[in-house]
Amino acid sequence: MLNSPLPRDPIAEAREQWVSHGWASEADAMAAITAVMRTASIYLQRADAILKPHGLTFARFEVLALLGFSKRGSLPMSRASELLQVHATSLTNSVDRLEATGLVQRIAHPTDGRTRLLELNPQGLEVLNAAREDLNKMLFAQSNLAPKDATELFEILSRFRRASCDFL
Amino acid sequence: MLNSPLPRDPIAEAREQWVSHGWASEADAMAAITAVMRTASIYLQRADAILKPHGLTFARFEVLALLGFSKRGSLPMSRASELLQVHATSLTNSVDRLEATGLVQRIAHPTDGRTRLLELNPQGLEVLNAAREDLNKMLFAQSNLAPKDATELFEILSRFRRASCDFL
DNA sequence: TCCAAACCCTTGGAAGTCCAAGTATATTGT
DNA sequence: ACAATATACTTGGACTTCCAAGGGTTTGGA
Repeated sequence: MLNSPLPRDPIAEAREQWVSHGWASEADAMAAITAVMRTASIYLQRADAILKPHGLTFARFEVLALLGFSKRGSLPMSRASELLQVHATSLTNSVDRLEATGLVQRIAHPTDGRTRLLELNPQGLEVLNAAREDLNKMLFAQSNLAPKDATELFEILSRFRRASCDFL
Repeated sequence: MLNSPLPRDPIAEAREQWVSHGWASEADAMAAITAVMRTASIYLQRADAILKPHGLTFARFEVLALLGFSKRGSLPMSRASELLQVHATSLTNSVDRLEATGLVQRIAHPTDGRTRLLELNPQGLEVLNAAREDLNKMLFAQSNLAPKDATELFEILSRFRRASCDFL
């Protein structure tokens, strides 16, 4: 999608339409929510572009990053999907690909036959470190968010997520 | 994905990991960006659930809403994909489905053989009105955002989108 | 004029998301 | 002890997104 910037913010325009059609009380939330979706899509595209040379997507990067932080070095899939807050099937999908490229391993749980433990392979750790460095340099350090905005944004969304029972 | 709320915000946890591993200067942006993605996914799920009884998804709703606002009642696909800020192929996909259910029509452009005009059918207008009412009542009016937060959120994301050349 | 470049849209493919349903294993209650 | 229930993961399907590549149409420069 080639970005020749639009002369006018289409979300601001939609907001005005909302107001002029009599839904003024919902207009701000509509605009905020639509902007959140658009912003997520921009960041996701940028992240995926940065990760592509590493053979990763953002979804798979998140799995590696989570495993990299786990004390034991392994994590049940159920726990991982809970922490990443994605459906179990999405994780199955990601892990299938990570396993196919040898970055991750599914191993049996010692006592519970239902559970699969995820383990980072040495190669997975290398890819994770390289990918994270790129992501830090090229995405997070250049987020186009003023430091104050980044903080405020996180706080607003934390209030939202708590209100939505995303966490206690 | 059954939401038994987590005892602790996993994004806040990731942020701490970032700090303790020496990436403190990127930690706030990482947390903000991750929170944006998570929030978008929550809203998208809620929107799709609300729209499902209307036979719509959020992507298709946005197409209908855009057409409902256009003065002439018709819009070139290129213009629509520009305003919705999605790739042309995504719009083709949405319009295929909207056309298959009779909500929308592709008609030939009078003077430019390349261009297809999108037109809302009477049935599409009905579905749009009903769906928008539900979305206003069940999503936007219950966004879990304090009015001040909604405004501030939109402003922060507008600054970001402008800085990212999303619009002028 | 006319051929190359630009433009509009579609097709095919890879990837992600979710849900519903199925399989296998554990746990629980009688 | 055993049947019913719950949990963990996978499979298949629907949907979205993007990209790369192709087919038609229009425009513009030599």
